[in-house]
Amino acid sequence: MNEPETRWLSDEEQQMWRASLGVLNLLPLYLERDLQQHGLTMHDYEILVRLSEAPERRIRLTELAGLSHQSKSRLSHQMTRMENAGLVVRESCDSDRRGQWAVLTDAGWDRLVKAAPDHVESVRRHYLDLLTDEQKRAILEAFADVVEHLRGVDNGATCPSLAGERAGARPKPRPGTAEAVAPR
Amino acid sequence: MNEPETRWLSDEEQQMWRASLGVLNLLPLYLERDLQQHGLTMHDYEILVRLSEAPERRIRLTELAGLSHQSKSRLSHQMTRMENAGLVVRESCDSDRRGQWAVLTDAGWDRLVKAAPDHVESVRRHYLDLLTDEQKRAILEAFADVVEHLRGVDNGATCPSLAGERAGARPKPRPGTAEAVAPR
DNA sequence: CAAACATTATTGAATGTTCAACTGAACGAG
DNA sequence: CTCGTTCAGTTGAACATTCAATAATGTTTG
Repeated sequence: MNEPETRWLSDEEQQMWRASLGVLNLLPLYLERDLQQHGLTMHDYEILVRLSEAPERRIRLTELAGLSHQSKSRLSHQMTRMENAGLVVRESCDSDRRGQWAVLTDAGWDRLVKAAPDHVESVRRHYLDLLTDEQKRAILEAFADVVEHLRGVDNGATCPSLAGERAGARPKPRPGTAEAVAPR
Repeated sequence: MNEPETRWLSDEEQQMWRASLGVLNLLPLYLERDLQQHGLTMHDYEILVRLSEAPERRIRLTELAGLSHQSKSRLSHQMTRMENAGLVVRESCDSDRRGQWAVLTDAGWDRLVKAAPDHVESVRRHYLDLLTDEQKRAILEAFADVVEHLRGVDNGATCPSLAGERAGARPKPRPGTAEAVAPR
């Protein structure tokens, strides 16, 4: 049982990984900054979008945590802040008395509608419009696989902090509904 | 002067942007988790790598902040933590008495050497090895441009918190030196 | 030279995130 | 029915990050 030799990165891989790290680090920074003018963070925005797409504009907290890639704890704190800001409310769930709904308020909807055009513009300016169609296609294919992989990791419950965030028994959010940027 | 109509995202762009968001959100989570076994965060790791590549294993704080995409304030706090952990030390700079060097300690070097194989493996498993050569090439080209764009934003000093992080007068870190993953 | 300005780095308070412990409700086996 | 387990969500403390203010040195300019 020899230690397997480390497969170090080739020069190209190095460059490619560094560029990825750059995007990972910098892109959220600028999107975040552009959203500030609407008093929203990226997390706020994502939650507003998800709720805006959901039937009756409400989603159970655990599902929402999964959809928006957050831990349940973080979402809980975040809901408190957003509730204080009047963007959402919590409503307790009839069918499962442990459960809570996150519900989008009218004020939350309005805020999202106001912010969306600027945010889309921001995403275009800092990201989408910099790419050729071919690059976009390649990235879509590549990242779809990566995300699928990442969602699949940890089915052995290796990581407590992530255990709650897995796709789990989610009823598969009606394909085609995804918007992530625009309200509707 | 009409408001320009918002250019909403096409279906393909939506998918592609959501996949990107997924990677943006999830990938750091798992890399971070895999690094925990060495008692390091991604930020720690990046700083160790940069220092390990630098002549005399030392970099001025402002330059290091730029290299590792952090604000000076954050780096300052971080240096304090890493100094307490014995991974780096600060040394004051002779030629500019405002300045400080961040210097890699032997312990810091050792820690990096121990962590590197696992981290590389982690980057491969969760990212690089999931991509075809063509995808890697496309992403490298695409993201190189995006990073260049992002580094260029804000030359109008629009954003105080980022002003210090721009490339600035950096002496261009000897091309080919970049490693980001392996120590040397 | 001195005044004004720019740059390097640090600090503390406010804010956000993570982690582990906890409550209360649902579920399943005996 | 009830015991033990799992699940949904919350909480508070520890920790990290951001923001604005500050100190100290360097640079420019009249």
